[in-house]
Amino acid sequence: MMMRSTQPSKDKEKISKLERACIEKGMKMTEQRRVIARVLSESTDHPDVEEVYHRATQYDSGISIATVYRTLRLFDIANIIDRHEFGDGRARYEMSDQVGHHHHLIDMKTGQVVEFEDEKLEDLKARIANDLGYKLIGDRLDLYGVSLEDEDSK
Amino acid sequence: MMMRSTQPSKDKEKISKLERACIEKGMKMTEQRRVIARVLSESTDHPDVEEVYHRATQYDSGISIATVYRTLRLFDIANIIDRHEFGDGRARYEMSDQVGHHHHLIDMKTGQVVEFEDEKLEDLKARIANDLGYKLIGDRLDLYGVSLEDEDSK
DNA sequence: GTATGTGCAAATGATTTGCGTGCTT
DNA sequence: AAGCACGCAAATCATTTGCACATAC
Repeated sequence: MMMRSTQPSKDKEKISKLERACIEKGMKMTEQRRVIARVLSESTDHPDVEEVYHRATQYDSGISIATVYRTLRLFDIANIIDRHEFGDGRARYEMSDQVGHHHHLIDMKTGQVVEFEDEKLEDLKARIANDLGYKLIGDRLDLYGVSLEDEDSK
Repeated sequence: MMMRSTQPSKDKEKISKLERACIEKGMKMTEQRRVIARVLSESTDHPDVEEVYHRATQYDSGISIATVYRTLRLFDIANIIDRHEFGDGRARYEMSDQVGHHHHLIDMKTGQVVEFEDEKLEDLKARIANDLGYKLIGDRLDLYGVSLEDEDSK
């Protein structure tokens, strides 16, 4: 099981979205960075470091987990990926939104993560920050909930 | 610098809000738990474990940091305090809201934390969760911003 | 060629836990 | 009296880093 390609899927040779972003930022592109960029570009979930390492291993079996840590931090600082902490101790990553801005709802029973986007919410956050005398630069919002079905059946 | 009493401040002997909450939950009350409960009841900021430990030390110099960790976790699970992670590696704590629900805006230049509450925001979060098929149980929202003054002067 | 990245293993830093003893109910 | 809670120090877990070698530009 390894189906996480969003794109037409035989682009083994194509430059991934994230690799392109790296190049635009002028990063020195190593094989390892290319692989990690590809892994994240192809992921539609929120893998933790260990999982990114595991997936990267399939393209480059010699890659070190230290490099994965270093590269994820680099990408995070460069703002091309987002780091999350959903409550379990480790950090999880995903490619940054190309457009718009999404948040997460975590199913408290299953741990499943649902993504959502809401323009009213974006406006409201900016307005709140502004009212407090701040320009909103970043934010994090995680909702935790239980499925209405589960709830009903109780 | 050690000014964190919100109440009339000579209630050394009074039962703190959090101690009362503990009692209501049927917890076994030890001197250490009483002290930690008092420290958090008197705090108006978001101390990390080390700081709670430091403040607790002034009431009970023999308290162990392991106990502080254990007690904070206990209180967190019992829902009488809230745990936060504002980006620096360590967890920060504060007494849970008695009424309403507030969030935080972190000043990216100074690290200062501003609290705010917004009813529209509460409604919107609940509505979003509901639209996704979930009942909202909990949530975390942190805004990161820079002061409009600092911004202007650039 | 030179600065920078990588692998490995050891170091860190926050938090947790096993154990023997002490305190709360 | 019996069961937790505590203090202490050792253990864990995720993440970082020093060092010698390899690689991108």
